[in-house]
Formats: sequence, C-alpha cells, structure tokens
Amino acid sequence: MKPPAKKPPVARRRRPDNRSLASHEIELAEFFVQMAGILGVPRSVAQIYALLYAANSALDFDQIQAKLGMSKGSVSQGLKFLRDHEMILSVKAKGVRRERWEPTPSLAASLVNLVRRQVLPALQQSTPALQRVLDGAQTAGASPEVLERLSRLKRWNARALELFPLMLPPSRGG
Amino acid sequence: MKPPAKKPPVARRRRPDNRSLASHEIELAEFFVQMAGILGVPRSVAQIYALLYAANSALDFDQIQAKLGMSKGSVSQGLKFLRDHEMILSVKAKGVRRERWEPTPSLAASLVNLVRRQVLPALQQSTPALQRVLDGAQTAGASPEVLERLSRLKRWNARALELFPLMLPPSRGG
DNA sequence: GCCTCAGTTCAATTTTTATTGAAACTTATG
DNA sequence: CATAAGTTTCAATAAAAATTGAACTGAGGC
Repeated sequence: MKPPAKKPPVARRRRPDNRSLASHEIELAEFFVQMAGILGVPRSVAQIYALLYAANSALDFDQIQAKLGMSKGSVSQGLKFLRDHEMILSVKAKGVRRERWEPTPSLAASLVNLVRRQVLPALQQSTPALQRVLDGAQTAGASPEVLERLSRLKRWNARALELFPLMLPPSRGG
Repeated sequence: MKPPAKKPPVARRRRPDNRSLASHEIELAEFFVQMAGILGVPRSVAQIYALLYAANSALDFDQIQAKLGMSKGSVSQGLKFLRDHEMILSVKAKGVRRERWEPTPSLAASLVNLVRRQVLPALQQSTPALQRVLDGAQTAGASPEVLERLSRLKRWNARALELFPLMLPPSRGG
C-alpha cells in the first residue's frame, strides 16, 4: 500500500511548474489527483480532468499538453481513458479538424461507471470461483464455522451482482 | 493505471508455490487479492486474510509465514494492517506467549472501516480547498458554467461528509 | 538482572505502474 | 495523390509501491 503520506511530501520528482495555471486550477487538480488515487486512476488523468473541469471553454490536445507540460503519450492516453469512461465529450466545430474536449455534464454518472467497470468483472468472475472454494472446503473437511463464512461470502457476491446493475443504466452500445 | 490483464498473465514473478495450501485456499486467496487490488490493499495482506478466513482455527505468526512462504517483515506488516483495520482478532490462550489470529466476525464492517479511512480524511481536507478553488475561480473571472460545476462539487463534498459517518459507528477509541 | 523468544522496524531491493517520446498510423485537404 | 496535422502506439525509462531480511526492541521466564 502506498506509504501514507508522511511529512511534507517534498516534491522530489521533476514536474513541470505549470506557471500557466492559476492557483485555483492547481488546487483543484490536487483535489482530483487525491480522489483519483483512491480509485486507482493515475495522476496524469486526474490532472487532465481537473484542467477541463475548471476551463471556461473546451480545450484541444495541444492546449492540454502545454498547460500541463505533459508528454503527447500521456495526454493521448489520458484522453482515451476519460473518453472510454465517458467523463469527457468532444465538442466539434465544423470545418475544424482538431477536437476539443469538455467534461460530461454528470461527474456522478462518470464515477459510477468507473467503479462499476472495476468491480463488476471481478464479481462476475468470482461467482463460480467461490462455489468451487466452498465445495473444496467441504471436501477438505472444513469446520462448520469456515463453511458458514464461505457461504456468507458467496451470498454477498451474488447480492452485489444483483444490486450493481441497478445503480445506473449501463453505457449504451457497450 | 495497471495494464488491464492482457493474455494469460503468465506468472513471471518467482512466488513461493505454496504446496501446503489446499486448492480451495489458493482460489480464495486469489479472490481476496483481486478485491484487495480494487481497494488498493497489497497482495500480501489479502493473502494473509484469506488464509485466516479459510482456517479451521486461529493461526500464529510462524504458521502464517510458513504457509505463505512470506518474509517476517511482510507478515508483521500485514498483521498490523489487518489489526489496525479491525479485520482480525487475537485469540489468547493463557500461559502462551505467542499470539494467534482469526478474522473478525464481520467482514462487512471491516470493509466499511477500510473505505472510510481512505476517503474521510480526503473529504475533510478538501472542504476548505474547494472553497478556495471556488473563490479563486470567481476572482479569476470564471464562466457561470464553471462556477456552477465547482459549487456542485463543493455541495457533494459536504454531503458526502455528512453521510459517511452514518455508515457505521466509528471505531471506539479513535 | 540476564537471556530468549516473538515480533517490529526500516534501508535495500524487487516488482509493478506510470510516463515519455520517437516512429507509425490516419484522415482531411490542397 | 502527396502532404501534413492530429493522434495513437509502444519500447524504453522513471517513479512509486511492495517485499525482504537483518538489526533491533521489549516482554516474560528463569
């Protein structure tokens, strides 16, 4: 587990100093980076999202790269992640090739999506696995307490699978 | 973000082969490891928990180390983590120095604890931060849309802070 | 009071994950 | 069709996180 933030986390890494960002943009990025950390989303993705979130208008690839001092690769991957999770939308002006990005209206929906994509596949996989575990334990002569624990786990798993899809309609087309 | 499990994840790392674990114990460990991954809990911790979860009786330090083929350091830190999050309990027989461990009765409560400890401090910190962001944006002449987004974020943060403590009584003594 | 056992700490190391950047790919457009 | 803008890919590299193990601590027993 990541070391729980000891003292002043003295910036050891050579990060661009983002002179072009206003202080409130920097602070918002810090907020998103922290939240993203909990969800296992990389810093660069959170930074991009924060930038778009606080922007008065949609931004294009190069603006993002310049403002954050980030490599093309990171910007591309970050935008892909955000697109895939329906957290940003492209705003196309006709006659303009370049895509411009802004956050989707509902951050809430995006977050639910994000969590669902992490958790659902795991839950689905584990349904048969937990059954096998229970069978194995029974065969191996596990105590009644252990069998009870394992059954409870299996019931939970099943219930979570039922409940999850109700949180929000799945993304269309997926 | 961790590469999303490409092909057969051919075990590259030299992990102990745990010959002494029954197949259902191994499969349960895999389940817990996967779930732990989502919560950002290290593999070794999940393995220890799984071992205790499927054990017919409480296990001591050396038994855990032997069964999992893990270093003393990892076992010590893993047990500390599990203790700190109230996921295991020590069962003391008198006249015996060595501590023996078993899972706490409620995995649910433990998980809520775990999540709360990750999220609550972040939410608390961000309350003033988000206010500053909003003020800064206002000063910097942000558009009404941006100001609206930021206010919504702030309201959410506040609401989450209200709601969280209701999930379960906080651990006593903390 | 010393010795031993049980466990902890933490610097060094290994493993995993994120980021970079140059080359490759993909269209719109002259 | 050639060009070039816009973007993606991916091998190499950097950074972060987990694990190890040897030195250390401290509670009991003797």
